[in-house]
Amino acid sequence: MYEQLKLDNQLCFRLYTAARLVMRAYQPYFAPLGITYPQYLVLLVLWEQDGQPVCDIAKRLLLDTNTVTPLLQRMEKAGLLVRQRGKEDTRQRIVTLTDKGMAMREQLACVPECLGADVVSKVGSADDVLAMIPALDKLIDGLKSLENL
Amino acid sequence: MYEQLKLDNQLCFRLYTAARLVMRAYQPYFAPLGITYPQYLVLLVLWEQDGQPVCDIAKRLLLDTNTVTPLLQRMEKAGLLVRQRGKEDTRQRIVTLTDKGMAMREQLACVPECLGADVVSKVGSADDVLAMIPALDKLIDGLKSLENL
DNA sequence: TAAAAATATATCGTGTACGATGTATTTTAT
DNA sequence: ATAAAATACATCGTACACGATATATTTTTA
Repeated sequence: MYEQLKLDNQLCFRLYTAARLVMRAYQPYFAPLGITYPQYLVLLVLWEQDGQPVCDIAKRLLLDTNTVTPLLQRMEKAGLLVRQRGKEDTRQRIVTLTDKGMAMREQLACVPECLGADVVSKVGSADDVLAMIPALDKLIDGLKSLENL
Repeated sequence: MYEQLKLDNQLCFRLYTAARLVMRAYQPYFAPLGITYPQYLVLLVLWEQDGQPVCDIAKRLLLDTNTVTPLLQRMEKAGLLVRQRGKEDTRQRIVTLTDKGMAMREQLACVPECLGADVVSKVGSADDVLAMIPALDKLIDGLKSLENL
C-alpha cells in the first residue's frame, strides 16, 4: 500500500539530498574565501563571459532576479564585482568582476578536480556517477519545458 | 584554459538545478494543500512510521535539527502533527500525525505517478532518468562518508 | 556516585529560493 | 506619436538550510 510514497522509492529525494551534500562538500573550499555555492555559480558564469546584465546571469542559472539581485548585492559588498547601469538600456545592471573576483579563478581552479578526487576516494570509480549527466540534462530539459522556462 | 570551471562541465550544477526544478514541479500539487516540499518529505517519513522523535526524522532526511525543528513547528501550527515530550527520555519530542496529517496521504497518493507522467510527457521515456538511481545512491553514500554522516 | 561526555532539542544569524508586487524604461501596436 | 504591453530590476514576506551556540537530560566514566 502506498508504495509510491516510500521515501526510498523517490527519485526527487535523492536529487534533493545529492544536491545538498555536494554543496556541503564544497564548503571546505569556499569557506576560507568567504563565498557560498550560489556565489561560486555566479563567478563561473562571469568567468566565462564578463560584463553581463542581471537577466542573462539569471537565465543561465535558471534563477529569477529576486534571487539573483540580492546575491549580486552581497557579492558587490564583498568586493567581488560591480553593478553598473547599462548605457544603451538604462534598466539593465551590467555586472563586471573586480580584480578580486577575477583572481578567485586561479584560487578555485583546482576545486572541481579536488572534489572529484574526494568523491572517488570514497566511491571507488566515478564513471557511473559521471554517466548520469545525459539523463540529468534530459530531465532538466523536460522540467524546463514543463514550466515554460 | 579553465575547462573544469565551465558551468556545462559541472555535475554539481546539474544536480542543483534538477533538484530545484523538481521541487517546482511539485508546487502545483502542494500549493492547494498549503504544504512545501520539505514538509512533504516529513509526511513521507511519518506515514512510514508514525510517532518518531525529532532526531530520527532528521537522520532519515539527512538534515540537522536546526532545520527540522522549525519545520515541525510550522507543521504543528498548520495542524498536521503534534510534538509531545518523550516519556522515557524527556529530552525527546515525539512527533505524531494528526488526522489532518494522516488524511493527506490519500490526497497525495497519486502525486508521484502524476509527476512522473508530467515528465514523461515532455521527455518521452523516463527509463534513463530512473536508471540514475543507483549512481545517485552511490554518490550520496560517498558524500555521506566524506562528511561522517 | 559525582564529574565528564554525549545526546536531544531549541534559538539565533546569514544566505539563499521564490511567489507577489512595485517602478522605471523600452518596445509594440494602434 | 501615444497608449499598452513587455522587459529589467528591486523589494517584501515566508520558508528552508546550516553554522554556531545554548540548555536540559541522559549516559559514561573515573
